[in-house]
Amino acid sequence: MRAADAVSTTTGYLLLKLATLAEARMEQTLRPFRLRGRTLRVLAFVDGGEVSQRDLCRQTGLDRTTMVAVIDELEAHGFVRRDRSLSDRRKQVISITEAGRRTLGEALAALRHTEDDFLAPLDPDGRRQLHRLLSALFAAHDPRCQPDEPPEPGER
Amino acid sequence: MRAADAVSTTTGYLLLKLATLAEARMEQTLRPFRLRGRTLRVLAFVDGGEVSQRDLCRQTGLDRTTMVAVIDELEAHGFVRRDRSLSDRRKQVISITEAGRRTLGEALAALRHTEDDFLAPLDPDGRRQLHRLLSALFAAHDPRCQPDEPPEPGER
DNA sequence: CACTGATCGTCAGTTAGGCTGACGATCAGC
DNA sequence: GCTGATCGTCAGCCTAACTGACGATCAGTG
Repeated sequence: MRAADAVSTTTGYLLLKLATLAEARMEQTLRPFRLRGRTLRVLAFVDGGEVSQRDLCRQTGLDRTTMVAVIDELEAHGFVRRDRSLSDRRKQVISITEAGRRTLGEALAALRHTEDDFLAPLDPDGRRQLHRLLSALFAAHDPRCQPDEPPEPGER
Repeated sequence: MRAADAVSTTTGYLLLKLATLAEARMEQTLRPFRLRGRTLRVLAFVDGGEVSQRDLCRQTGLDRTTMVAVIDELEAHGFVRRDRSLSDRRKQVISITEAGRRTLGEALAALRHTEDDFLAPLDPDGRRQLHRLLSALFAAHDPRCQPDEPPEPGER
């Protein structure tokens, strides 16, 4: 077996390539809605209720300065509103607008359709299997539910 | 179900996140070998025999100017050699060096180890299933074996 | 009350990645 | 010998993302 094939048939490489392909389709699907992967994701979190930008950073893992740009973009399209918090005037209260909620719903529906399309080559059972396996693997690697050993006293 | 969860539990999102995690580990594994994902991949193709940079572009899908940088990097570390082709003096003949071949072998072995580690949360059967499903999905979406409809006469 | 340290959002500046366009050198066909 | 195409190279641009600094604000202290 050639070395090039040894790389190309790796599970990790397949994962990477498929993710790239899927991402491109997702971005393409979102374009008509004036959304991108990250902005949709943030918008979905805003839909949960009023939050500060800092909250969104913690929830999405995005950088604080990147979040400024994402909110700017969402605000420019009228999907969210920025208001100073009354209780803590350092914070911005981000809330979803009616247009934002509607667009979010439509975008999610379109995204589901695109994903179905992308997974169509697999039979329904295969799709379930894939989702199950990816979920299990993700849960095992997700830093938020890392089964980290009890912190040692001398550790920093 | 909250909109945020509707996004996070998507197969496409899981794919993307897992690919990101896997890629980070791969890059980390390759660092001691002075290789990166792309450079390793190119090196693997060079190992197949003497090729021109253009050939490598076609095989890997990288841009021609990006390839210059990749070869530069590989050459700087002594993994490949650049020679003018005798039959076509426009072309550079890229050939792997002894150090390149040795490093490639070691890096591939390390990569296999990292991947096993990454997939460890799944049982052996689950790992096989995952690889099978990803392979099938990739084959269906790979542009190189696209089952494109016969080109219509009036099409451009 | 003033003072100190921390937090939040913002912006400027830097870095890295990749691409476009142009170039010289070379080839193939006429 | 011309003409058009190909190969590798480089300069320049664009995007994404992060670092560091900043003003505004808060909480806690004396």
